[in-house]
Amino acid sequence: MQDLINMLRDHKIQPTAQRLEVARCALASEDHPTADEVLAMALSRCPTISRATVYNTLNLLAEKGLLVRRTLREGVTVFDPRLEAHHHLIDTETGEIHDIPWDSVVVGDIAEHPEFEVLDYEIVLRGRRK
Amino acid sequence: MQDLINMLRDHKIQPTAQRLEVARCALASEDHPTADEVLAMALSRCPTISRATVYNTLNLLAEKGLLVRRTLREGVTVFDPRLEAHHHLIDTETGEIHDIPWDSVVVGDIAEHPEFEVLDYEIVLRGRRK
DNA sequence: TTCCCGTTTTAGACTTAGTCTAAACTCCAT
DNA sequence: ATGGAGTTTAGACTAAGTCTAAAACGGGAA
Ligand SMILES: [Mn+2]
Ligand SMILES: [Mn+2]
Ligand SMILES: [Zn+2]
Ligand SMILES: [Zn+2]
Repeated sequence: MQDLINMLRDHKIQPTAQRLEVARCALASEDHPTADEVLAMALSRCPTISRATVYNTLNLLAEKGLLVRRTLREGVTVFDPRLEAHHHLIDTETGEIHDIPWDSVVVGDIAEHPEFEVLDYEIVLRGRRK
Repeated sequence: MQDLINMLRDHKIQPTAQRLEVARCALASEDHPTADEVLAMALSRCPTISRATVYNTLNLLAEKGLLVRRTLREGVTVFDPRLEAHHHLIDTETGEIHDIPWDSVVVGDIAEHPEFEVLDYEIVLRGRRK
């Protein structure tokens, strides 16, 4: 709790009750939640929190570098508390998004593109649990 | 033109004027258009075509294997007439999506995941024109 | 040819993800 | 205590996409 407050302060975010609750839900999450999923989680502990605040806070956390916005599901943005580079596997049956360690895949010289300066990349896999 | 008609017939799609126009726009496109972008293109030659028809037709073409739906831009689905495996680079300045040939990147044994059966994957790069 | 009936198209209602607005609330500094 | 910047809120608004139900189309059968 105090850790969370300090983490927000360190990133120049005023730690309000609503922001702490959104941060708690999103930063602890393993499963790349959408904003409305975070809202549903947050409502149980913070019953008057509004949709606007959840969207605002998630966008603020992303802007301040505590979360990454990702485009992995059709039509919605998901939020990812894991900041270090990694890949994603989307379960074709359940839709769940799983993290794949960066080092578990060897990729050749991808930055060596003649036409573009490659700033960053990731692999998106699709599959199902064995 | 006759080619397009035959292509639709081969895929059990009745070639109507509207479908031919949507197919012409989407299949010829190099730039991964959204449904509303296809609608805008189609309207110039087929001024009464409706949004519903464009969405229906794009989804039909995807279902029949003439197009691939892709999740590459936040909040919208784009349609890709290029059926063979390839990667994508998103220009961080313009948002344009560029195709990257499959063979231009060497990826190690990605199918060898202990927990999942990997059905398919692609690399999403971000960068900007040199 | 004309007619018929299944297929297709259409406008617009509806849904969902997300942003914006403006009023109300909070809470720290004076 | 009071003021004011910062925050939260409900609800309006927008944009992507689906659905509905009526109208239009069109390829055979007669
Ligand atoms: Mn569009
Ligand atoms: Mn949207
Ligand atoms: Zn992740
Ligand atoms: Zn492509």
